[in-house]
Amino acid sequence: MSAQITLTLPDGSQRSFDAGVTPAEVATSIATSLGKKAISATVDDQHWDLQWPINTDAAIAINTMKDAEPALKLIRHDLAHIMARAVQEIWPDVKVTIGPVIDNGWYYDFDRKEPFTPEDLGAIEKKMKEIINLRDAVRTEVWERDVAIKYYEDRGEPYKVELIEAIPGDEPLRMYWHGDWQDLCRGPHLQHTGQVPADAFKLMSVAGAYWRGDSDRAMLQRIYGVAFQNKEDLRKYLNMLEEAAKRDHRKLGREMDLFHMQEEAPGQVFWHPNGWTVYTLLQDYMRRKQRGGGYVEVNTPQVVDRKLWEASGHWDKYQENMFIVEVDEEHAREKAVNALKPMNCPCHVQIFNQGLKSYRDLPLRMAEFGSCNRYEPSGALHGIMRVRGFTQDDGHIFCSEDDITAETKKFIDFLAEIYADLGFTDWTIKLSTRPEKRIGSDESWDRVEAALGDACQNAGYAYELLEGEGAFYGPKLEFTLTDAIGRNWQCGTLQVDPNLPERLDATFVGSDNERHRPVMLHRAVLGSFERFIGILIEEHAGKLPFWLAPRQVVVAAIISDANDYVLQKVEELRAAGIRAEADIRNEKINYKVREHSLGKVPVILAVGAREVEEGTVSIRRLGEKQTSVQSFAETLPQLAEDATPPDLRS
RNA sequence: GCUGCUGUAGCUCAGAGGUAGAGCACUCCAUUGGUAAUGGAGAGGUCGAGAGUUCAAUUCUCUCCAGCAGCACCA
Repeated sequence: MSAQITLTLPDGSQRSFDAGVTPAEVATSIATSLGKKAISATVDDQHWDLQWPINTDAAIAINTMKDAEPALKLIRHDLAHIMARAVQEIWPDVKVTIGPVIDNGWYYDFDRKEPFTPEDLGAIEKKMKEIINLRDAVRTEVWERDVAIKYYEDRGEPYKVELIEAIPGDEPLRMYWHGDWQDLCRGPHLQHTGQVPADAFKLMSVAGAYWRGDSDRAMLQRIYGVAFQNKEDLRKYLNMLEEAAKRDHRKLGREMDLFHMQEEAPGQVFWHPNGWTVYTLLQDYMRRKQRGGGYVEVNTPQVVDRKLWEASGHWDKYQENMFIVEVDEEHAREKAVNALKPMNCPCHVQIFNQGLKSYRDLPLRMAEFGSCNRYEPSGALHGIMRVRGFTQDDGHIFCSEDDITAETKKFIDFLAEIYADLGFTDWTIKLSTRPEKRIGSDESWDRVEAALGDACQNAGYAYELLEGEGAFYGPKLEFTLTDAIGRNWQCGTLQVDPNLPERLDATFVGSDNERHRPVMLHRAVLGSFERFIGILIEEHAGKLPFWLAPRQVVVAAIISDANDYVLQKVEELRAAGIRAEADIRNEKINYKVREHSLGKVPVILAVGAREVEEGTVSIRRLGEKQTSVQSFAETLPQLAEDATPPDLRS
């Protein structure tokens, strides 16, 4: 007689079963209909396949499609398998690799000589729907390693063999079948393919991806798909993507006449008057904040001799990302090899090293709006978010190791205030810890990592841990913001660096009258003006806060008899510090309103015969349909108030 | 850098082995119009760059450059 186990259901009731009972059997024992509707179980908080036996007492909940989280996970995961099966049914010689669930969907990596075309995607999608309609049962078994390896070797699936070899020896290998199609997989999966909604998924794109994420290995073809519980959710998602495309900073940058880029200067920005207005406003704001935050501002050279880069270690570790500047042999009076600075830190140490510093000078917070050039890989460039020429709101805090926590907390608060001023509430902190290749003792890493973690907690912010992602010289905090389609961008950062002061021999005299080595905190709030403005545009869909809008007000004449009044009001607005323009073109007001609305001008003041007569303006704010008429004398101070940067408001 | 796709007027795009087209924008003319496109006319292109095939290339082939998506990179 087999042993009995007790399972506790979500309502608290307990039932006794033979050990080895499966959730499928449990579900059917509760109700036949539940047995059919079941998709998986949650057993002691673990996501559990309906076919996996349960051998010990446990809490169990049967999941159905009403349980969104497991449902989505299973739908997407089963679709990954169904897609791989479809691909191999159409092209039997394609090799399969891995296919995980990701946000909104899944991907699967294939090895195939010929590229998948958009038409192929259509064919695969069609085949997938056929497979779903077959309602093939999903079956699972645990296999012995050597059997599994032999199986895949015989089938000519080298990637699967490699995957199995990488799985720790004591871990059971699980196989899944969707119909006759087999894949190595941890599971869990659905009961049968028919449980996948056939109308709520879509194959999105094909792209290259390295096997095991290693650029030295084979380039595979990755097909991305998205899937939801129903057609409506899919439609909403696709709609959201369309809306997001309208917020793309590259598109808005052109439409709002902010900047452009061109072939002759890849990865570098031509700022137009409108864009440069935003840039300088942001810089002015940051300059005020930094002064208030206890920073001194400096400026350092662009072109610096390789000797300094050799000393700092950049020549060794970063050279392939640097623009090297060599003067033509014939014209050179001296044989100097220079590089455009990719970072400001070595130059800041040079300033620190001028004159003897005392512990009384620390912490010394040195800031620079530092123009940097980095030869970024061509494939990494992206609008103004990832560029080769950019300006950081850089800063270096020279302090002692004991100051790290306090300085970090101070910095996080500083950054949070600025992000809030600029309209960001949704940002995350990531703490990257010691990588495999590193310098410094483990004790030192322990201390410094703890200092950063403590600082986050003291400041009241949760952080995500990125183990092993730190710089070789020290751990770092990354502050990331999200673009229109959900891609994360690192903007702010704080990195602890005991290495550079060592290499460039920075010292200060302590209270003990001995020389000591300062620690350097590299830090940036915006990261770079370029990236941050890109994010700012996407976050606000181009409708920048009034104080940052390049053109704040357009005064538009409805009839040409109002032109003089318009010009006069524009003068008065400008005198009050408001960026105002007149529109006295020979066009209808409809035309003007449309054009300036598309140009994201926050306020349009329309003026016709009545307004001239009464000394009023008709105000229309961006995004609002209705207008209101009020006296210009009242309007001006209101607009002036709105135009005040957040840090200067009373 | 890698894989795939793309590059035609300022913008968005159509087109075909026989040296190019639309809409918007631009210029001019008419229109003075009340809150998201007034009408008409005109001008505007080495079809990303270079080479090859061809009687003929913007179209086909190759190389390069740039952009897009993803991967890798982002000390």
